[in-house]
Amino acid sequence: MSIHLYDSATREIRVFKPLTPGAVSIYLCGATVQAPPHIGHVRSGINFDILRRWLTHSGFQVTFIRNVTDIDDKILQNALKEEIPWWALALKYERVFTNAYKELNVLPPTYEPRATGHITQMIELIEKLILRGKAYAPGNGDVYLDVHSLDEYLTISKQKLADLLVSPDGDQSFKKNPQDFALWKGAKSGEPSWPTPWGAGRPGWHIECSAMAHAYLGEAFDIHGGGLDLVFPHHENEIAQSNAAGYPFAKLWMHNAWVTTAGEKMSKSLGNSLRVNELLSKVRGIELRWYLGSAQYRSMLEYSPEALEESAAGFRRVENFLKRAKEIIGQNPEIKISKDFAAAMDNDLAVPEGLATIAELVRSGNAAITANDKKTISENAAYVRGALSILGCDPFDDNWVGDESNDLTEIVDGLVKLALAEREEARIRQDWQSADRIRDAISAVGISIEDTSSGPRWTITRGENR
RNA sequence: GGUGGGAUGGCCGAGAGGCGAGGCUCAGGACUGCAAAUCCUGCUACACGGGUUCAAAUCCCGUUCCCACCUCCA
Repeated sequence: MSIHLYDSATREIRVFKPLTPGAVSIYLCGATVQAPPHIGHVRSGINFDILRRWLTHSGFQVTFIRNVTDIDDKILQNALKEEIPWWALALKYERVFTNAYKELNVLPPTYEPRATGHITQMIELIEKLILRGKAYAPGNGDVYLDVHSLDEYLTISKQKLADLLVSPDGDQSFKKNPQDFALWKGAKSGEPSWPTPWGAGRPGWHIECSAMAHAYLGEAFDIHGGGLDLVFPHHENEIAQSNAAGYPFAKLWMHNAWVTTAGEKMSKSLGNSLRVNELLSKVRGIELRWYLGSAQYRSMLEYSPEALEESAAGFRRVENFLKRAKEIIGQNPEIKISKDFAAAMDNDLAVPEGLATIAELVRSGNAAITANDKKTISENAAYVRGALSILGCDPFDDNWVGDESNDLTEIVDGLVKLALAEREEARIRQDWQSADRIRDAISAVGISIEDTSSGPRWTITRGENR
């Protein structure tokens, strides 16, 4: 059994073999911290978090780098709008992102480098590129990569240089060729800048990732990830810069698809993006994560409020089984990975197929609860919990347990039991009216009552819209 | 113009030549004082037109429609 992954570069699924046996190095293009995250951003984080958890489970030592881009055109623009310094804006949104990742149980990366902390590495890389005759500084403070000097270009988007539409930004007077792209941008007045051999300026968009991947993962590493929209130009240009410097760079490219609404990509410019915070007021973090992680990472995920609610309800069914299993076996279920789930994950992270195995375990597990078959209950619960732990949705994970305000649970339990005792008395009298009145009163505050063979059981429902 | 992705039952969503993924909804049943939860049964779909094959949702040819990238994007 071995992990198979789809490589965007070769466009085929291949057996994954790391450069160093037993270890995997991953670089994921993280956020440009210019605004709060929408669910598309965190889908990427979740997809690669699942990859990371699966690789770790499979016995690999994973080094996971996810950068923060904290200097860029939009950051400068938005800082002007918000009337705060650009660095304050960047840090503000970096914290919002960090918080969103935490609320969705996305593990912190091994290291999370910021672009502005690696100016030195970028300058070194650019100098190397100039020395090798792959880049040029025309004297206006900019430095461009000479794409015609490359042995190869556009290898993963499979486009031809001549077919590209020329960007309409006009400012091409210093370029040898319109397709050349900026490694470094000369400072305009009022903009932040760093001193360089070519004058004061700031980084181009792509150079940071080449520099940071090199700094933390070396000249070659296993997996480079990001959203599908980064294939061109961002990743092509990263490859161009790194290869031109003599680095083999990434061995495998993985790209997650988007979250769409009404068939259209969620994007800032369209204004149809859904903020993470917005949705966290509708469903719990664990439910949002379950939803965003439920589609295969290369499939578009079509968002609708109904789809989210349906998915959340589906998760609650799974969660409910685990909690009932815990009550019966008297402790948290073990964490085990079933063969079927493993086979699904090994197949390019086929989460939907994995979900089907969970559904079957929950169904037969519930039947086992009815039959009071403890062996099957604990076995199924262990496999379900194992699968959920890979998906980052294990309800017994410390990250989520805080959600439950556990310290209050016992107090509530005492109160609810008082009321239930009264209801039981009414039921013995066959005074259904009183019994139902008590049940209705309890459910009105967001606690639902189920009569089971072993007596009444209560759970917090939080109402429809939380 | 170039490069990709897609169209699957009421809905969501997998699969990728034969053996009905799965979920949700709905209908019926079991359990229940009634609910809720749970279980059981039912609902034979793959954009369109050709073709290949013993066999096609899956392969080939053609057509229609949708989305995206080539400017900032996860």
